Amino acid sequence: MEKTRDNGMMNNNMMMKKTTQGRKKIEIKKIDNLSNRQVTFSKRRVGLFKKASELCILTGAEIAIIVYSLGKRVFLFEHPTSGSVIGRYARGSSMFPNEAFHVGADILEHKQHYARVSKQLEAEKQRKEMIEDSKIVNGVGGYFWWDDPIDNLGLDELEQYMASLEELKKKVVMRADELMIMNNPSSSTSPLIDVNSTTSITCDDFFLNQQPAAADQYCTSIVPYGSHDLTNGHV
Amino acid sequence: MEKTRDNGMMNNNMMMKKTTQGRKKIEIKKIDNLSNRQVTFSKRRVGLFKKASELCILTGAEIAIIVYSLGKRVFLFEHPTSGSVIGRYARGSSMFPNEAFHVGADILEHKQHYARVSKQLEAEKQRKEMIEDSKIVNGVGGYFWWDDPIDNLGLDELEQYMASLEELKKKVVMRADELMIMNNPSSSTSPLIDVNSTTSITCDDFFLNQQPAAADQYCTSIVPYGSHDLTNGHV
DNA sequence: TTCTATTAATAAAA
DNA sequence: TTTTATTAATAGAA
Repeated sequence: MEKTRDNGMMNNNMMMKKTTQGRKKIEIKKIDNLSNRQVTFSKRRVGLFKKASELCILTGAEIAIIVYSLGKRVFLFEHPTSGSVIGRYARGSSMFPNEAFHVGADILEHKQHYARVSKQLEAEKQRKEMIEDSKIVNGVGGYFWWDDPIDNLGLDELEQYMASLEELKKKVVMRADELMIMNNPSSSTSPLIDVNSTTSITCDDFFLNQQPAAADQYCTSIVPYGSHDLTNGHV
Repeated sequence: MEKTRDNGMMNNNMMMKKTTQGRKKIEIKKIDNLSNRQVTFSKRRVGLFKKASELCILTGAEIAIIVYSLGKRVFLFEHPTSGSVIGRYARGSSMFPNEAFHVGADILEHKQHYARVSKQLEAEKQRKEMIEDSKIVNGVGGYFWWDDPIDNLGLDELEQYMASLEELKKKVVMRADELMIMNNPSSSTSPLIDVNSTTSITCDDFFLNQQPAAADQYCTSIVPYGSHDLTNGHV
């Protein structure tokens, strides 16, 4: 249970130098050293996604994972396919958190349109990005949206909800106005909608060489808010 | 590399019976046997959440995981605290998938209200639904709401969105009417709002005995549609 | 669930 | 990143 390098004639490192002393047990608590923390994050994030991928394939489960590394970069995992897991309940009921069930097909249609547009935008982003697991050029935030479910509504709530919608609508109008104003034609793209600022990375390749079946899983890494790489360009 | 039980005088199992032959390598492909699949799901799901928990603690990352087991039960993992990870960009940027950054605090307020309301609606659905991995009884599914991010809204989109809101409002009204009708006072609780139909399991205990620090992570298991255990009561 | 024998994930170091 | 030496996760069986 204790095996240290020591087989007689091997005390010098003239050949077969023990390159590492192997894995060591660690306590599960925040890693102080920034560098180590980053390395660990990278390794374990990949491990996590791989596990998720396997779970999906092995059991047919559908999984979505969002990881915010130190509040900076966002890593996404989805299975099956992009926005599907998710897509099923997300796109299917997106836009309006839990209204999918209530609202009809037409609303759904809108959602689908929305989803479509989203994808294009995404592709666009990927297109223009320089997929480096690190650098952020100049971004805006909140690329990912998601809301957790677990809950209930009654008639009264519906009324409240309706009122909220009214409110929301006003906000939207106001917001639109703001955009109108801020959207100065001096820049080629709307400053608020500059897709170029998003870094998006598909990471199928993480598993391709290991579990071919895992190929259809989808994971992305995007940079949410801001753009400065405070963490050394990696996590 | 091949070690089968066989040390001379140990062919009978009169004592020291090898209880297991240990782990065996498996191919990452869907497990055919339902039972095994369920067991594997249970074990690996816990493993996945534990990994996530560790990653959070070790590196300060924020993670949210949604797992749909065979389309039936939903398992949620969040760190830190419920709806926080998430809460940050979800609640924070909800309603308008990627507009969090753009909209102000007041909108946020609305979102929060919305989130609350949403939860209730969802439970309602769970109440009334009887879902099958692929079967849709009536309507659209989507208990959980979440939308993937990678996206942006422009002025045009805002307009569309606004129009949608108008639509939605109508739907809500209609829905309210339906509820009004269906909500027959014959049952003690509103049949549509019975929270008891929701199975909710916090699973802090999954880690408490292993990584005390992991205790603050939050994971839940809920039964989305209906509550019948079609899968043998476990997954 | 629980118990091992093994395989898989990884902490350190390079 | 890549390489080990170890620790951690788990497939199978009970």
